[in-house]
Amino acid sequence: MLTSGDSAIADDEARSLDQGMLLGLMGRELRVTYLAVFRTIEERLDRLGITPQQFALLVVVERNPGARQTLLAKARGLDKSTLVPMIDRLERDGLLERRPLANDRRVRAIWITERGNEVLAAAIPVVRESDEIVRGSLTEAERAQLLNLMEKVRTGIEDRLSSPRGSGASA
Amino acid sequence: MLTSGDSAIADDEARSLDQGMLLGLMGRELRVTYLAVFRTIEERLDRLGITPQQFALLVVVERNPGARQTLLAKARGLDKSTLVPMIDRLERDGLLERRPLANDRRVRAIWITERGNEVLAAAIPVVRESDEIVRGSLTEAERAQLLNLMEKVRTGIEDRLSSPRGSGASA
DNA sequence: TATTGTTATACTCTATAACTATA
DNA sequence: TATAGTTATAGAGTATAACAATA
Repeated sequence: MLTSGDSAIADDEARSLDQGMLLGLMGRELRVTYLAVFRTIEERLDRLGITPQQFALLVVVERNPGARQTLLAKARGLDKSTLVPMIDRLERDGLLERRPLANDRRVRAIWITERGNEVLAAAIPVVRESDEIVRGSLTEAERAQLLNLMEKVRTGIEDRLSSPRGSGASA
Repeated sequence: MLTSGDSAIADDEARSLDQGMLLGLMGRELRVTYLAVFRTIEERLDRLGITPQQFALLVVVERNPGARQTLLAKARGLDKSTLVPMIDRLERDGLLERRPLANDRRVRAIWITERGNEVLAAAIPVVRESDEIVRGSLTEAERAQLLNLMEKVRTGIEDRLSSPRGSGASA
């Protein structure tokens, strides 16, 4: 989880510490905002027994039935070995299942189960609702602009670094 | 680190997977953007032998000489126990030091060392430069707007959830 | 030879709970 | 009793390298 500390010290006292040049840095603001947003989603999804990452995987599997693990890993920006315990867990919980492929016996195609679909159906409105909360104090125009600016930032990074190795920034 | 997978599968093939309702979600966009930004900073700071989190701590310590660990933990949004190994490491590397406090012998005041100041002095331009890259394709107005919108998002979350426990979202 | 999925392993980041030495 | 810092421990989350089965 992502809770925060003790109670002996007043938060105000801690906030009174000088943050120096940290304030206004894009990286810092993005991180703080990202963490705040993720906490709200995490908390709500937790009641359904899944994490944001598991939710994202369920979505992708549902939209791409029978995909191979390696492909799913790529799509999620993870190493193939990282996906193994993730799918183990979801399979144990009965939300996903591995099925052998007739043509290629190395492959384990991933399918969402009925139970997985139920959880997903319950989770989607929760995620949408969380997104509403996140966008709570933004107008529709501001929301579009925020998305647009973040997209620009990412494009800018890609261009400037034009990664020699093809490592995409999925998530 | 935050690298990404194998090479057997074309990135395009993976990108061709349907991401469903994930696209356009604030949480997802924030995460992807945050990760992209952090990777660029991480990579550059790595050459100086420090992580972004260590850099942030150095900044705060430098600006608040002799602060207690518990206070620093709060300021960084971490548990006091989390800060211990972090400071251990920085102390071992000779960038910070713990000094006893005359009045209260429980306290270990944290100070930046000369070496720490040197590393910090080298790191600050690196961080600023990374920030330039991040803001590369934004105009000054867009940059201000992005910061403003993220601030609004955080305020919105705080308001809507108006945390009963005082858990600030530092970082 | 190359690819798929798995294992074994390790490292980072974070927290909670219990402890110590003080206050 | 309460606080400052520490330890012991645990759990995510992630990766790399080596491996078996299969292509």
